[in-house]
Amino acid sequence: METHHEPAPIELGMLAPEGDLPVAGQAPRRRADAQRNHERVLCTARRLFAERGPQQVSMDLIAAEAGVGKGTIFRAFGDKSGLVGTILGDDESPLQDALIRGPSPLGPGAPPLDRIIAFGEAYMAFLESHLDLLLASELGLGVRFAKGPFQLYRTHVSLLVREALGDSDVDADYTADVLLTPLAADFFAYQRRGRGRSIEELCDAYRCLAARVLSGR
Amino acid sequence: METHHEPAPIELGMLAPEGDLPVAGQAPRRRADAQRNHERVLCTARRLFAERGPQQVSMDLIAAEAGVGKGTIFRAFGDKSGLVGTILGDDESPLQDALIRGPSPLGPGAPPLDRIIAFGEAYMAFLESHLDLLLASELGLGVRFAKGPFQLYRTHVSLLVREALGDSDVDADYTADVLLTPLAADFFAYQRRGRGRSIEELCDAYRCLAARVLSGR
DNA sequence: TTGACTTGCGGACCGGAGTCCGTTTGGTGC
DNA sequence: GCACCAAACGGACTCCGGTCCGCAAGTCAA
Repeated sequence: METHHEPAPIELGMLAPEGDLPVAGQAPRRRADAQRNHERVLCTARRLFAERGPQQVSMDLIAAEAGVGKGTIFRAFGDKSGLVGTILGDDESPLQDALIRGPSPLGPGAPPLDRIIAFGEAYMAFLESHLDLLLASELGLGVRFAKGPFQLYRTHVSLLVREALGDSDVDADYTADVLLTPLAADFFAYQRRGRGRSIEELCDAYRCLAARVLSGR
Repeated sequence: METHHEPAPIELGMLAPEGDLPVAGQAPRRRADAQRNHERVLCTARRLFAERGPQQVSMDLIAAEAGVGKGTIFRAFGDKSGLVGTILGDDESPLQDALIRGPSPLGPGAPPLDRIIAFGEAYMAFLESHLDLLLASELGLGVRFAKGPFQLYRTHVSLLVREALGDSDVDADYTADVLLTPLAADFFAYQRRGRGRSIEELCDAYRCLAARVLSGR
């Protein structure tokens, strides 16, 4: 796995192809101890999050267990949601890859509605398995929308919406945002836990929703 | 103005018609000093929130300015979002009233799609004027869905969706939830501030969305 | 090696939310 | 008026996320 970002904290872009150096030329190289700490923290955090849930794990605890100072974690990941986001990012990239290069209907080739539905279902599977982490990574208000992965999904769905609706005068960007909200962690958590919906129900409902929303006009 | 709730904190139901006593019979009466403090806090908080925005106002500051102890505020309102919610609740009740008893198309009488659109537009006006408070009241993750006012809106829209779709096998509750998400504070804030959309654009887009989502089948 | 330079370290520190509990005070029956 | 008691008070305290900055350690040129 490529490790990300060096200078300022706050990252998890995912959009950049690979490598972890800014442009070309001479790489700013990352110091050996930094690299080691980065991995230690990530590994410790993964374990603790899995053991007791992200809400129950304080940054102090992660620092102590990983044997590093608190400042080190914050320099490397910006803040708690950055740390969670980095962990999520690793698990999320196969999906992102499948969207771009994978087989139909998730990848290119299928009609847009089918692709949107395939994406919705695939993402819901991801939601189901990473719900607590996702909830923890969206702590800030409205911050979700500014996050790296969201941009990719937004672009993806927006393109598909445009393709599906042709040159209708429907607002494609807005439609894409609306189609993404049922895939937001808090919405999904409410449906699953608050209202006791099953994943099958939610997939059905999403399929039906997408079809109606994209019914040309 | 009627003041709400007494025993436990956490309230802002708004659903109960009036008065602030549970049922009938002997009211548990609220002590005079409690009543006075309640009003002082509310009044001070309103002022400070308006002056510098809810994010910039700490509970300590409110307590100090209102001349009460911090514990007093937390006992009365549960937590910061409860305090914000109470303030919002006061401003929100005219809208809630209009939904139930007001003139068409907001109130009863108009076709369901028209009523949903009217609600959307009215609520967006409220969003526009109370955005920072609303953002502050949704701090917890997914807590929004559990909040008092949301239940009312959910029921309202859900009923209208059912009416609009007749006995189609579309999931009305889910559809209602989806129609409510563009009215969530974070979504709205993202559109307005992050993407620079105007209220008119958002109203248009919402109208169009509602029409497509409710296009019978 | 060694020295100069720079990157990264880490824990003391800060501010804010929310809790706890000993103390005060308003209501009520006498 | 007085005594009693529950309701309410309020500020010290805890916990946690996040910052700061003096210091240690890695890197590189000579």
